[in-house]
Amino acid sequence: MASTIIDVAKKCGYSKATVSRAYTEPDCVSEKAKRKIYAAAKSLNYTPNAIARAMVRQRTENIAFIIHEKQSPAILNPFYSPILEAVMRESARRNYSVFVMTNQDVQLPNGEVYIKKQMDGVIFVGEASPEVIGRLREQKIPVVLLNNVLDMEGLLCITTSHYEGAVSAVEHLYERGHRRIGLLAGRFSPQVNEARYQGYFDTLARRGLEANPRYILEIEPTLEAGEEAMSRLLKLEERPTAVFCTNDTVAAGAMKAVIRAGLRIPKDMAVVGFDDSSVSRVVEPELTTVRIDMDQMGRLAAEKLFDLIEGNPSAETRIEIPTELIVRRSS
Amino acid sequence: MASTIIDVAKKCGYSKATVSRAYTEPDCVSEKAKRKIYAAAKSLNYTPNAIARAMVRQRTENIAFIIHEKQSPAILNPFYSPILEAVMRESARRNYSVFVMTNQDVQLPNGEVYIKKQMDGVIFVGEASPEVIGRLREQKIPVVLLNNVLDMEGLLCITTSHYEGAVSAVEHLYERGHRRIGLLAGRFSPQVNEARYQGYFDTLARRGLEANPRYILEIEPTLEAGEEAMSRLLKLEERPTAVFCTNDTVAAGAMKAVIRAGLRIPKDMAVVGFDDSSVSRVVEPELTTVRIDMDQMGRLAAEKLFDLIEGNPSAETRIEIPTELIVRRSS
DNA sequence: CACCGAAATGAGAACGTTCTCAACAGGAGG
DNA sequence: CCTCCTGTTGAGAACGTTCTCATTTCGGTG
Repeated sequence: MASTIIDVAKKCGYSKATVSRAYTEPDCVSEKAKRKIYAAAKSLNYTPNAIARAMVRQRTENIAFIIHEKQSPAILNPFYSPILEAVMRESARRNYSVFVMTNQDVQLPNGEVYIKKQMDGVIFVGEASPEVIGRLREQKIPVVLLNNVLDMEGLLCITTSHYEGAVSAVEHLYERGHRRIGLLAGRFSPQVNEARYQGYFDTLARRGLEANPRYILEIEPTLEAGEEAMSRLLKLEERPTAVFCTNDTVAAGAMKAVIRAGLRIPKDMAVVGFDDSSVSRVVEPELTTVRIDMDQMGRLAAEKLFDLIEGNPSAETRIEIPTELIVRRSS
Repeated sequence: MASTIIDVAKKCGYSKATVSRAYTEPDCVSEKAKRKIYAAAKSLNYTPNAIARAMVRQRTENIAFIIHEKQSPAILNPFYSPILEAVMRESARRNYSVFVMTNQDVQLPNGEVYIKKQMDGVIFVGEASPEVIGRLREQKIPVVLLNNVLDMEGLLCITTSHYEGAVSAVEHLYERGHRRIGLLAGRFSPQVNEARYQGYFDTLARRGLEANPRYILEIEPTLEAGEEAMSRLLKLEERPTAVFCTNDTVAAGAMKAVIRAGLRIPKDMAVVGFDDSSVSRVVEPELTTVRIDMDQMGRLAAEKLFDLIEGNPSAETRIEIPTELIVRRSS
């Protein structure tokens, strides 16, 4: 029912080629023609059909933002939202649209890879299957991996300095005089876990402190798990005086346990988080945390993806965005 | 470069029509043919081209989820995330993909409406321009409006019972013995504001309480604004003993001000929020709030939209999802 | 006024599917 | 053995653009 370029062409007396040009390369069309064409288009309520355009151009100007389903209870947790937001902003600037998908949208129940839609590029964030990525790249679809590292020829991975971030957090606690420092480690991807874990360990070691295995709990990265873990720490006969949590949500849960136990933060227990997600400012006292610049991550991922789409492969295959310790009142 | 249906047809010796059928209506193709076709497809790495399919079918199996840019500082705030999640889940079930967009993606800087992409349907959430909706519907694209009401012929609007929710919140505070009840009203769309506002007023009136204008503050719906507003309330010589906040984020901000002032929640100041967003469980004590079933909202919006797309218009034009008061420890 | 080059326009193939319609194969029934 | 019906298959148009190449128009120059 919608009017097509041919209707417009008929109405204004030009050929469809010229009408097409009026939209895609207006400089090559005379003023007179443009006036007539736009007028005709307006009266016919014409909008160029993106599908037909994509068909011939072999380019949809769509990208996909793919999150792994198991990433978190809520698909769009406070961590990924700002990243998606940055990706959307950057995409809008470049006239791209973005699909938000789960790994499931790209993988059949039987495990087979199946890419439903044509897209010019894909950003995976967090966990991602090498098989899916491989399949995508076989089809010459550019891929950028965010917040994760996979060893694939020429695959651009953007991460943050998890290790250095953890070091700065623990160092900070040490400097504030803490000697019994716990670790609530959320379960993320192996890379992330190991790096943050190692940062904690190395810092203790460098400061001549012994890591107390009873102070170290590996848990799901949820509010509830953080709360539960902290209550366990609080029950120890010699409890830690500070904990480093590997994300803000866990830290918020930990704070709740402390407050419920009638203890003071940071006097009785200092808490440091990781991410600087929106959660860190919701809690009272506000959370000291290791800031990840999610806006930059998202923007960079989008930029690099667009470069790839436009055929400008970047030489670099790893980008590590520095973290920054944000000291607030919880420590 | 990617292989097409013709390559597969050549390789397996069947016509492209039969190959096409093997994917779209497998029941009409013999077992032998299917075996050969799938084998050929696999060896050629063939995937049906969604663009070409959309071209002839006049159907993309894409929908758009459009949020107004000014809705909040973060595009994907804790309120909209669960809704989007539900929409995505429902879409996946029906084999649709979802674009996440801003109003800007659909509106030129000069205010003109411009729908970049072909989509089978659109869900607007929150603020939405009647002009854009009108334009979409002119083009026979089904639209569902979420969390807002617009008076347009046959437009399906899904909202929650803001009024009843507000009543239940204030009623609850009254029953707990509060007589000086403040209102921190975030600025949302007129409908929402008015309904929640009115619920507050009517309840006070019904209970024979006088609304004290000094207890009523209209503010931006942000954490900071909530905090700032509460500190103002705390400075009053006769301060309220409870506040009803028209969203959880504002409530969280208010709680922070209370705690900072060294007062106790709920003993010195009870706080009730609205939404039951993720924030309500992050704060300590956990927030009493009016629950909106966002999962149901999202699911319903998607379901109704798919019905419309499939040509089954629903008779109803307004759906109001009931709220539920969730009593936690902040009141 | 003829000529030239540049700018503007037009004709028509191509993009990769689906779908309609027709043709064909093969088995059942007379 | 012929006819009819059903289940499979194939040919080719159609979907709405863009893009290449050829043609026309036009303004300026000698």
